[in-house]
Amino acid sequence: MTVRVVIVDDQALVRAGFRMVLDSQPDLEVVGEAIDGADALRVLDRVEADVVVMDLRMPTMDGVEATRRICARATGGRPRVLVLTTFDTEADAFAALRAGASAFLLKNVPPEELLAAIRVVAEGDSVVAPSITRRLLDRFAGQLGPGPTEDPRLAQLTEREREVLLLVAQGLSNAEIAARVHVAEATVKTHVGRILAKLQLRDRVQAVVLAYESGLVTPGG
Amino acid sequence: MTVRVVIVDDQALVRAGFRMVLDSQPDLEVVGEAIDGADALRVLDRVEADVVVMDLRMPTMDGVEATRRICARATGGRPRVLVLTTFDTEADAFAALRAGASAFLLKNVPPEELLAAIRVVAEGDSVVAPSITRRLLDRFAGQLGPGPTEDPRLAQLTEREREVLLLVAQGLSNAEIAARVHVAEATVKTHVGRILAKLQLRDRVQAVVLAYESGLVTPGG
DNA sequence: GGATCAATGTGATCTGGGTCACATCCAGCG
DNA sequence: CGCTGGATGTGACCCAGATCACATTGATCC
Repeated sequence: MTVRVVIVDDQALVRAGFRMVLDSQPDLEVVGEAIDGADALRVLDRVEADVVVMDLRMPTMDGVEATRRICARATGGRPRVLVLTTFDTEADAFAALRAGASAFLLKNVPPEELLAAIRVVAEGDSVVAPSITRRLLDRFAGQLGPGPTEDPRLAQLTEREREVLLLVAQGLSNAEIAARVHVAEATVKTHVGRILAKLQLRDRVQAVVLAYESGLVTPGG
Repeated sequence: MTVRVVIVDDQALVRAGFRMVLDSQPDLEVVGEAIDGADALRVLDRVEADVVVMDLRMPTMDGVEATRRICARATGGRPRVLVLTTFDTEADAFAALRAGASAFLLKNVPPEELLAAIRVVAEGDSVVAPSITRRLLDRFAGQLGPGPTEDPRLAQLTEREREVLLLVAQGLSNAEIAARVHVAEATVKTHVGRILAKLQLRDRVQAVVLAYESGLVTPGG
């Protein structure tokens, strides 16, 4: 199964170089090129791609904005964006990753590493330059709690209750939840009541807080 | 300048293999071996090391605990710990990184990648396996940077209102907020009302959701 | 001064949401 | 079978919370 790649960079020489490197690989296929962010969006309207290799510094629409838009309209997680830039700055990297990039590499990596990274990204995983990885860890290692160890209290909930809790955590009223689940509003109320009792909470507001704090729901997700 | 490495793994065959690979490099030197976490601490009492290559699953003291202790007593960021394990689980990886590991790799990486990772770690940077990097980004990408996407509606809030919103987002009732801010409950109610009006929300539940989604408050933070 | 506007504070009123009591359904078990 | 227990569903009651109308303070401008 070949990986379809689109190259986005404002310098023709760089694009030609990347294309040369990628085309030398039997499992990679360059299906398009773009000279800036706006152009990239047009190209992606025409062709199906698995991975977009994106430069950051570009005229008209920079790589971060382009990445944000590509990820916003991505369906089924495709295409994924691999950002490749010259400048090793935390601001650029974090902005790109926040915008949805699946990978962040510096242009000084050896070609084999770029090729490996493209394959990794196509598989759905991620690669980040070592200097940026260190900064990521510096910032977030402390928050790596017991990991996916969900609040044990959540385990007490039945399937239905968990379903209702998710809707509560989206800000829906009991009536809206009732409509969504095809049940009487009174029923939703008892479900919520049971949820609060099991989780030892006072009201739905605290339920929402717990949902976020426990990782049952995550911002943006 | 050579990088001094200590290998920690309970299987003699694995240690021998690693030593063989590392010794083939002129810039790397294996200065010690240990068969478990406790042993590693003893070895590090005797020798100076730049990088510890650490297995996770070991008897007596596992790699996570050993990593924690090594990092706790590390001086000037030395030695750094590179965790190398067979199992690609989020729980193991996050636990190791939280304990202070500078790198997390799977044992199925090609030897060159391990060598490159050791050099990267010795330089003070970090490497994380792609599958784990993806999970890291899934969890933290939303928290990166100030985020140009901070909901502009939040800017309309006055200082007092923002203060109240923060308390609402912790699950406090109007009465509790009133006590905290030294105001009548009725006052808190109007503040909340104004907040809802400005943010175009229906009730405090949606306010909590917005607070989390906009990054005004973050889980754990 | 006085006129205006935003921020803040308070009480009165009405409704969504939480609590309680109870019914139904189904699985497991003696 | 009948019994028990958990999950689910429903209606009635009451209060926290949302809405409204209004007072006070202080800054700004003519």
